Amino acid sequence: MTVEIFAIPRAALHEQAAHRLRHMLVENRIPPGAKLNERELSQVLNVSRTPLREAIKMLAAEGLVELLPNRGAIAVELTEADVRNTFEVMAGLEAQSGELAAMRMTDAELQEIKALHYDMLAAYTRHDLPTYYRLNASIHSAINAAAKNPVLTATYQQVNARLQALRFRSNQDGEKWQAAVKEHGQMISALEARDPVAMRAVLMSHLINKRDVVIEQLRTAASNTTPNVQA
Amino acid sequence: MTVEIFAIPRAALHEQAAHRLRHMLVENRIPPGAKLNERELSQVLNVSRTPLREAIKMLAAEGLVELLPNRGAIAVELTEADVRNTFEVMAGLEAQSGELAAMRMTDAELQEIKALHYDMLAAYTRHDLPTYYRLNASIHSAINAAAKNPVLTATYQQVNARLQALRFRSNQDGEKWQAAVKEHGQMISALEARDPVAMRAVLMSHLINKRDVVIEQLRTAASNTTPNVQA
DNA sequence: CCCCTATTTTTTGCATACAAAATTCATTTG
DNA sequence: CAAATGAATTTTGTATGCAAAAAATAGGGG
Repeated sequence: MTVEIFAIPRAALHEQAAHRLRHMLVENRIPPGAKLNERELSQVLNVSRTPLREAIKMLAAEGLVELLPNRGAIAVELTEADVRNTFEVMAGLEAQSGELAAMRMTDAELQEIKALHYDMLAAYTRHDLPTYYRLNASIHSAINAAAKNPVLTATYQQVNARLQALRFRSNQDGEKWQAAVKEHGQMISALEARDPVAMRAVLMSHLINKRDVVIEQLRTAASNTTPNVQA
Repeated sequence: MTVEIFAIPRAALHEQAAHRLRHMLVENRIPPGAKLNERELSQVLNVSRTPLREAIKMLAAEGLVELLPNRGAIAVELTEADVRNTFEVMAGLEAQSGELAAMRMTDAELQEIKALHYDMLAAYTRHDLPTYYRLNASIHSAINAAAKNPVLTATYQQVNARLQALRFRSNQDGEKWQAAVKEHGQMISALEARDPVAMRAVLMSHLINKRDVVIEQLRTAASNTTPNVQA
């Protein structure tokens, strides 16, 4: 009798490198616009330049990195227009996720989403921002999963990754935060009613508001860093 | 006075390789499931394995190729479920394109789309399938451009590329073809009325029908190639 | 003192070399 | 003869080497 030995198929080096690089970009360890020095990165990641370059090419196809001919790669730097456009696409993808989730989710999935929602309300009440963000992301991801479309999930995640680096600035003020929480309540209602149309509408406006918060903060951040003529 | 000399920056080898490989995959020159032999391909494309592998990694991130650990890459082979899911995402992206185009297109863009529509009607009337397909693609692409969102366009194209390989089988029958042409007429009406809601609705059902045509043909093709127990 | 140019240094892009894994093929054995 | 085993071959994955391009630096002239 032959026994299949799965000798811990440790990921290939280019996979590891891509994974870690992606993490560094999404977590802002490599800031937008920064050059990706191959020699430097290959030392940090403990791989040679060959698999590192393969990883960089993958991240370029994912839109996290920009390739400059004969000048290597830089972390993508989104203009305000880029952010608007990306949020617009995200809104469409989220709306569709919600729509499909309302139609396809199981009762168990609905209960889990509701549970996460209450956890999030707790974090909101405690003004625990990190926990709030984590639960918020979990809810959106649970809704996405309930849509039961792996292609949608993959597309969603790929586009969303480009916005993740902005997430850390989102230190939203009380009023906007309250509005976001209220919209989440409407989401739960729409899900309970299994109402796809309502879900689409709620998620659309939710994303539009999120976009406005981010854009506003981008602007104030820009006016702080850019020394304007304002003696 | 310094004059900028643009010394025809011929694309890097990995770019060329990616471009040509993408073409080969999309045009079915490399059929779904086929192995991508690196030595063989590097000879065909006249590049060494290093830039070729970088190109393959890009196509993997684009979803045109699947990476098998220690076993190289194969052209993606979509299951029926994959096709369904991909069309579902495409429907969402197309619907959004149409919606935004209805809101943002210029008069000139509308006129050009209408002109393409009449060209397509001519090709339909002549039963000129290749021309019909080309114009059909042009119309969808013009609508997408009129939405004025580069992120949406890029996402659309990336997802669409995965379905392109199926396109060649779509040898639709008369009735379905007629229905598709009718839907295109409704699109033009919705665009002229600049009615985003109507555009979304038309494009959604248009894509659903397209999906059904493709799935149906996938099934008949499968039952032809797979030797079933049907003496 | 700033700007322009020439030279050095660094960095990227590609090809090749080598090791490890998978595949193929031949051989043996029941 | 089929299945199993083991060696030869191919193929993938990674590292290294080298040439060309870009960036940095130094030098010189206006």
